Amino acid sequence: MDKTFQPAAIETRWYQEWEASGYFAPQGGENAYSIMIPPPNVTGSLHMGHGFQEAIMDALIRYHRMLGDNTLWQVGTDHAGIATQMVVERQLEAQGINRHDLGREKFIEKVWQWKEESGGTITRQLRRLGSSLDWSRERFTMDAGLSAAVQEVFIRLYREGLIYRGQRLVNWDPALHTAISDLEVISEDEPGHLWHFNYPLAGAEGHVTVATTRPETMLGDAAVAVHPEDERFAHLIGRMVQLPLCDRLIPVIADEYVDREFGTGCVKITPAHDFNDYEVGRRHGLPMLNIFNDHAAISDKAPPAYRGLDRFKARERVIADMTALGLLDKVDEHRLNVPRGDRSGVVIEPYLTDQWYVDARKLAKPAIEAVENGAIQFVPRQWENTYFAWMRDIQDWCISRQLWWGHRIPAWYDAQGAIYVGDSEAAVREEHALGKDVVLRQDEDVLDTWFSSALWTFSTLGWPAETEELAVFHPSTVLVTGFDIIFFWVARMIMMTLHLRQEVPFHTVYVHGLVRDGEGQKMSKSKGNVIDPIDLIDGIGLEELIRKRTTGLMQPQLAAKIEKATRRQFPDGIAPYGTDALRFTYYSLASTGRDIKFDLGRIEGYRNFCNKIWNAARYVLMNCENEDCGTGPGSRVELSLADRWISGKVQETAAQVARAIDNYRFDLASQALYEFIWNEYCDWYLELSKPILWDADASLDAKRGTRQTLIRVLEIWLRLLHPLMPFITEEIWQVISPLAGKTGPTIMLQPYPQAGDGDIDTRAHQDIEWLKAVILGIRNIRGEMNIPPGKELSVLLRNGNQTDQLRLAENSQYLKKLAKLADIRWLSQDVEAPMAATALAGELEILVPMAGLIDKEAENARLKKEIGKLESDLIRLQGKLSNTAFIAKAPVEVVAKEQEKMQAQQQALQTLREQLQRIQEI
RNA sequence: AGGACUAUAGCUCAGCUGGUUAGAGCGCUACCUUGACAUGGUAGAGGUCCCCGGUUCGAGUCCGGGUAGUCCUACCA
Repeated sequence: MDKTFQPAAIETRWYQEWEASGYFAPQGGENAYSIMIPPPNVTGSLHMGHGFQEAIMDALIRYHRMLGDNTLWQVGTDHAGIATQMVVERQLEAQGINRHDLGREKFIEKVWQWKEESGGTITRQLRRLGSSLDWSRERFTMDAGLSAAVQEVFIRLYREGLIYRGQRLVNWDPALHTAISDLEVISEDEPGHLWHFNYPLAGAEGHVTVATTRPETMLGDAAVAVHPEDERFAHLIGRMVQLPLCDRLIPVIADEYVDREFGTGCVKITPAHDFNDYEVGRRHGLPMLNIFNDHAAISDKAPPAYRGLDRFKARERVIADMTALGLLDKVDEHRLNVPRGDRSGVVIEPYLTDQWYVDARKLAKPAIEAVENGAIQFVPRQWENTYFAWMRDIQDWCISRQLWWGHRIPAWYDAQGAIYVGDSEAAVREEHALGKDVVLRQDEDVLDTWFSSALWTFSTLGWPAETEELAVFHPSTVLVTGFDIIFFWVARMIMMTLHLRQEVPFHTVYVHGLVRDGEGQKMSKSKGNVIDPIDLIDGIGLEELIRKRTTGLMQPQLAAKIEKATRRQFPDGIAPYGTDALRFTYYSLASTGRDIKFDLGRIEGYRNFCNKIWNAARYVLMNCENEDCGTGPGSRVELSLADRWISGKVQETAAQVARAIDNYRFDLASQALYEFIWNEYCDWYLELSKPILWDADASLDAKRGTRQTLIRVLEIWLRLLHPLMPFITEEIWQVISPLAGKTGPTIMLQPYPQAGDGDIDTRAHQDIEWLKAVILGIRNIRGEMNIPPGKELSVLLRNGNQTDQLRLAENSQYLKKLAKLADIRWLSQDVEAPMAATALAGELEILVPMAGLIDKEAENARLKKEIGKLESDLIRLQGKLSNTAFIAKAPVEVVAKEQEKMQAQQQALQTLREQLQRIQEI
């Protein structure tokens, strides 16, 4: 074994071995445990959020696999309609063509090509993380099977009246030329203006003044609205105004929607271009005048002067023309929320079109109940509120997209516009007995990507066929996901699955936080603060990192700033930390209900932890290889105090880890393992093994006992740790497991250690705590007195009870070795103590004689510090115990405990004071 | 506007159903190349638990009200 742990040397090798051996596939077992991976974009690449999420899922999967559950981690990718189509369109753009030049069929071919080309990236990266996904069942949302499921669902829901086609105002993306759902619109506060326009009254003097943030929409105005109880305008209701620039008359109407306080109290109503106005228009039977085309340029419905103008150009023109007419009253600065497409970034236009919708309200009801009655539980709980709030006010879901890449809608239209929904054109013709003379045209649109994602938990298992996999693995056990897709995905999965299968898609939803950078900023390409998890595993040079962060920017002018920040933050690039360290970092930060800031210091610490593990194993191997480890049958062993103690400790740790993982507290699991391995096993147990292994006088039974315990406990905690750190544990386990008498091809399929109380030796625990206290006392004196570490000391103990004396007799070997002592003896009470530095372990007094060693002033100061601490503590305790209310009302155990504490403190204080006095008398 | 979450050491975070001397890692200080490990060891410094009230014998922990930050949802043209 190398002196330092080299992750790169082992990770890929082990992953290939595991995969080739089929260990990731379900291994049978009574209890099924399944997780469906949130399918990443097939042409995407891994980011920190994936890394975090996969790490959590893999820990759960490996844990349950080792528990003997029939464990399936379903893998697959998503076709990601808009995102993928955009990438390919950009590629075409670089060649100076667009998708229409190619035509639909050729274009889709191109996209498939791109999928084949780049589709391996994300799956390769998932492998690098050690994710034990069942690759033999990999699925893609546009596979034949899944596509058939999508079509089946569409047809069923259509026939049940839960999918319908309708003309509504949708969120229109003028750059992508498609409708998008409410969820794909991001509204942000932006600076803008509020223009005040005067609309002249028809057939009379005077005017009404309306305020608008979007002057160009006035070309589509259908009315001016005032509040029905607004006295200022009551006399205008029912009258007509002259719509400037358009030569039309529009009515003044009364509607409660109007806020009297805002603007002028008069609102121009543009039913075809504003969601609120649309509702007002419907209430009042106003005409819906669509003044835009698909590109959001002015259409032929508007006056000729504006036709063909882009919406922003049209805005300038309208303002100029209104100003020229003297109808611009004033312009105010105004902040407003601007809706933008989450993909394209352009301003979204409310736009009147025919689209397909899912009647979400009906589907939502059982989905709400499933969470209310606990059939599905969110972890942490508070996300249920978010879910309820959205579900109880759910809007119909617009599922058609004017794209080419996706599941085409199985609907056909005849010349009259009648709709036929079915499996294929032939099926539709047959079903409706349509003659050859009837010309059918298939709907051009495809379905929202999330439509197929919503079926993910069961479509991947072979639905609509009732497969065995469905029977065994559905509902899945837990969904691991980020809160950002609760609405997009989680809610829709629940609705669809309940409706189509009358069962929940999963029992638990574990919602994790967002991974942010060290400053708490969201990681994004445009901010240039993205860290690629693979770069943390393999390392990356500074120049390469800068290149990655500054190429392909939407705003190239940011490159210099990004470069500067990167140079400052990573002056030496990023060191290679390995997968296990990265994963452990994720776990350590994965407490519930908060985002995580990714701190490089942390991963470095866990890289060191890997090295610690590595070297602990080296030590064990060094002492056990080719030695009698007492694993043979009938082998005689004698277990030392330390052996018995560490055997109990590892059991306690097993219990803690199991409880933590069962509660999705990976931070607590990782912490328990870290503390046990480093602070107990390495710091104490390995040190305590040395006096026995290196003692020529120690019995063979004792040596066997210690070797057996060294190897046995190591083997146990490797298994405990394996779900979190798969690679290093496998590498070491392969070498040491034979010494522990274990057989098996891989640690992956070994049983997960179960805590058993039988192994916990309370007496040994107390003895070791005593031992630690004495050693710490001596080390403290050594450290504070600046006694050279190499200097062997003679130490005296006194003032303890019989147990202390017994413990001294039993443990002097340990004490000598660990505290570097020449000698340690009991000093009887009647003998005058030499001048010495003193420490306390409970009542036991530890004396380090001063002769030639101890600086009087230093000891003076040290004692005073200790006394000061005790005194302030005592004051607090005395105050508490002299409070009659406390004595009367607190539980007796608490009072007794405090009293005991006070007595101990008083005794300690007295001892130290005496000691101080003697020091000062010298 | 409504809602959620967060506030604990210089930094990143634990602290479970109220009772410890409030913890860990990183960083910092001093000493140490001792035969697993300098990606190490030993010792140490460092906290008004955001503020104000309340409940309680007792509050970092529970309740109310603030302040600051993050986010979500819905939005006034």
